[in-house]
Amino acid sequence: MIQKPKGTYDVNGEYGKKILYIEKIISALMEKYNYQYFRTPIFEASELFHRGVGESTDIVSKETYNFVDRGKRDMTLRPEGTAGIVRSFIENKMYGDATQPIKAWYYGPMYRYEQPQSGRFREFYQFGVEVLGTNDPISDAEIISIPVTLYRLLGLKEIKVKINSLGDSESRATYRDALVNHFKPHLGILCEDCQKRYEVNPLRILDCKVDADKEIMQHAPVMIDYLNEESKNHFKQVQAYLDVLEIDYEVNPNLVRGLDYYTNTVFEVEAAVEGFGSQNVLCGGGRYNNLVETIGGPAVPATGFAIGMERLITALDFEKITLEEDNGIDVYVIPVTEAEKSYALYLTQTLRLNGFKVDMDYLDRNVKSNFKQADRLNAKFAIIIGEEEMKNKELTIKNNITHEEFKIEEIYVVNFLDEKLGEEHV
RNA sequence: GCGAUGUUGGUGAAGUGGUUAACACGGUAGAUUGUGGUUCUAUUAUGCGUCGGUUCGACUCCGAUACGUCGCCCCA
Repeated sequence: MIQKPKGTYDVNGEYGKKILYIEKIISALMEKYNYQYFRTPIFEASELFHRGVGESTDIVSKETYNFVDRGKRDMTLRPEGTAGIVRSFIENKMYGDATQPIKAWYYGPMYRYEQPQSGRFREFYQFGVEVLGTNDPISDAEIISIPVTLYRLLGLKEIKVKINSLGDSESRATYRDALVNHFKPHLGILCEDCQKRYEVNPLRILDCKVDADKEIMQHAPVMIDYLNEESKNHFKQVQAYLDVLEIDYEVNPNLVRGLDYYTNTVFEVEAAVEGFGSQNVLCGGGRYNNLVETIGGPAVPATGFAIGMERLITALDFEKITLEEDNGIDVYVIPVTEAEKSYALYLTQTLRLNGFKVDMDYLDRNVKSNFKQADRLNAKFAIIIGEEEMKNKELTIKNNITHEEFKIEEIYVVNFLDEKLGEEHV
């Protein structure tokens, strides 16, 4: 048997309904926030991610799906969405648009070659947002408010927002030096991974779980003390605006994030449900004021986030949230014998065009089995068509819930169903 | 990349080195050839992830591999 590739999954049935429902909520929400929809290629020149996301990040250095195409170009399946959006922003010279900032949202699959586990796939979907062209702390707060609002709309309660500031380039450099000086004499007692982090990206030592309890971690310099005035003010204002938006958050000085491009505000939204597992970061993001320039555009400040769809759905399951969905169909049409099949098809189509959710028998089942099928499909009504009905154009309609039975002339069926089903159908 | 664990029908699953792979649900047909969701009867895996090995013989033992699940790392 041919199996699906490792770390991928098929969507169908209930899961499919759920996904479509969430997608609808997301696009409606983005409309209210007035963001424009972006769609960029799933593969890009590998260089984009090397320069954009950063050589020192795991997702680029050891998790990319890359290939050389027939024209000998080095391509990579996108491991995240921001780099593509920024590339598109630059290539379309959107920094010159009259309307600023550019507020973009995207939704689609991302690819990372990792060991799959709970809440983690090799092909996974992200919904993300980027605001390009402003350094206003209001945009930082707004960015944080989007996932929070989405989670609220979907009914998630057990979530926690964590924020931190990495400062601008200047503050970050000073802090980096301070960290290096702090850890240098004690390198030996740090774990193997941290030794590497020390070389590549010392900030990452801070969120190491292995070394978290060691004493030198307790005394490590704290980023916030190294922020220059400007960065400090920026962070303060972000917090003030979050208060205005009535968003609960926790400042976590050890929140660092794994992608190289972040500056100033960074944040994560965690699932705080008991037993969720280790992949509990539902959403991550922050400001990246140097990225546009790094990729080859002008110096444009920007901020954004990404939400993992699979984790979002897992979180909904964990909180036992069932989304508002109308399960089941309005009418199931049952031809008694083959002679009534064509008429049943005609009736089915007529009702569909009148706005009802309708299905019919495709397998020449007997009436008994068809009633079972109607139950399985959660049909509210069953219409039985036999010789008599077809001849007299008077249909037998049975309410599947109350078991009431009606004889209705064909021309009044739509009226009848409208009345019975009320406003439910659209 | 490292570690743990699993893989039996449409589904949930039991099971043993040896002729017909338990049970339940579901499906199909019938008892009731136009009315169901109760009951009864029959039927429903020549096959136990894949490939190789041990054996007179393996679904059951061994090895490899694929995929699943769960950790680590990292991330959404």
